Amino acid sequence: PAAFLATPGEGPPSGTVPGWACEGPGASGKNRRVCHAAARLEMGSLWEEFNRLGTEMIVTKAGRRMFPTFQVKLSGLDPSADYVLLMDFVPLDDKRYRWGWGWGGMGARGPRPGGAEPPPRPRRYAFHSSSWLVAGRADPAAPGRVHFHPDSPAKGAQWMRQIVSFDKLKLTNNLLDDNGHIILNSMHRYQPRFHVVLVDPRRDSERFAHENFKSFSFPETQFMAVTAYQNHRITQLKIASNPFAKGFRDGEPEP
Amino acid sequence: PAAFLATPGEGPPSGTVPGWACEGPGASGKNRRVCHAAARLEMGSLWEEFNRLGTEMIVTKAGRRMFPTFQVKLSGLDPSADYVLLMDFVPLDDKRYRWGWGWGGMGARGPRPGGAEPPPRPRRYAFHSSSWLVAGRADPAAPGRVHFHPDSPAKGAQWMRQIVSFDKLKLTNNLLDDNGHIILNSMHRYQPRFHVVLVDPRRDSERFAHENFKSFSFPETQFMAVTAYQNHRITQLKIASNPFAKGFRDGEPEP
DNA sequence: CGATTCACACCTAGGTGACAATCT
DNA sequence: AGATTGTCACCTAGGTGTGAATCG
Repeated sequence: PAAFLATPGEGPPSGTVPGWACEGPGASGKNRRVCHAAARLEMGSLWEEFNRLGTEMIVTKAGRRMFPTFQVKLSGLDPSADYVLLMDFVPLDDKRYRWGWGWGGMGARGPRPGGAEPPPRPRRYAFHSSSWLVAGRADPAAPGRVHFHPDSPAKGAQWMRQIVSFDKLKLTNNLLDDNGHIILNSMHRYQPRFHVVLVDPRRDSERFAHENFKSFSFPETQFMAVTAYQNHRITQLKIASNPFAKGFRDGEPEP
Repeated sequence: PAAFLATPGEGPPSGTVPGWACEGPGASGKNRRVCHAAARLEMGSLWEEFNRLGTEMIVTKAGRRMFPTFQVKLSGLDPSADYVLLMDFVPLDDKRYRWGWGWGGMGARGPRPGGAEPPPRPRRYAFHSSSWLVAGRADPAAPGRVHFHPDSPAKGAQWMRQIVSFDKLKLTNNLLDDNGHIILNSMHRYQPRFHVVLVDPRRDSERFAHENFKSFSFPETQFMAVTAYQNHRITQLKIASNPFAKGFRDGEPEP
């Protein structure tokens, strides 16, 4: 799909709003069966907690799931129409990064602009002052794959019935992957993107393709692809919040 | 669906046979997109091995999977048409059974006709001479539920691509079950039945419902529903062939 | 007394980060 | 030296029959 980004969290609130004309930014020229579509990101506070530290996602040759899992609650679909749900991943910039020492003061969140090397720092400060640094221009873009939700296609009523979870989606750094996984470049930043596509029963529906889908990007889900965790705080938060990593927890404060 | 039983293993062999007229027993009056459908039972030799001993399937309150799992290889579908696949279970008679001593000579397979009590036997013969005896008329029939294959609906091409497995299907004896499981009466005999239903895009498609499906019954998959295994040979064969029961195996002769 | 239920040990199947080894 | 790979112990999640307890 073309790179149209709807404004997440904006637009009509949850639930269909009868009589609404599909106008305003991102809605014009859309089929009436998709223009009212709304998506609410689940586990938003967890995503934000990761995002404050600078989310990292592991990529492996065999494919690794995301954590947190990308899941949304949908509303505003036509209950009796067929939809395909899918995800893709957009490079956030054309840079390559590395984890290392910096001048401090900026925190771990955004990457520091510019690419000059910082001076070495006393060892005792190394941990807290480490951050993501630009290491050059991006590597050649990986094959731009998409991941279809395995329940696709399905009726709007079915998609809205419960939370839609993309827990089968896996990330890989293997450019020759033939398992259908999403291929990403390690040490590059990405923005997950979610698409609702109306299955158009009309003949020549290709000619209406541009108006038959609606896309959602949630900034708090952006991440750095890595082959091994760099920020130790990210590791600790993953261990604390991912049930499959329970084996690495120390004391258990509260359920 | 109505109780039409196709002859399993008969009809056109694997693969679509272009130009075939849909005639002969079980094919007349059927839509041309279903009349060529053929289903081959997978793991046939395992099913037959169980059937020779008298297959038993456990039913529990929470729901129990079948073993062997009912799986088929489909052919003869229209690759571009939509189909729904489903299963139901037909009582094989209107009798209730119990496991106990018999006169011997008949083997463990079929239930003994008549209901008179056999005389007691020496203890050392009890095991080999036990068999299923009629214990009276059937209990009131359980709610007649069906199990839709979770991938339904899907294109004929998708269904024919690989083996279709009903491993999510569960059997229960709880008449008030609200998990959508198949409800069966314990100590009653059943015949699993498999249905291929064409999704008819025509309006008023209900009026064509009788010609839009084709059904398959494989006699070697019939079984007795039980809450605990009665025939010790069945228990041993389950343990020997079900990977999840590996913990109960003694010596491992061969892979 | 036969039929059913339940907690349990023991599996399959697969998702974690740690860590040592290896690659570039 | 930094990035990547592969193996591993340790989890989650859930499918087995067992055998004691309970039901009717």
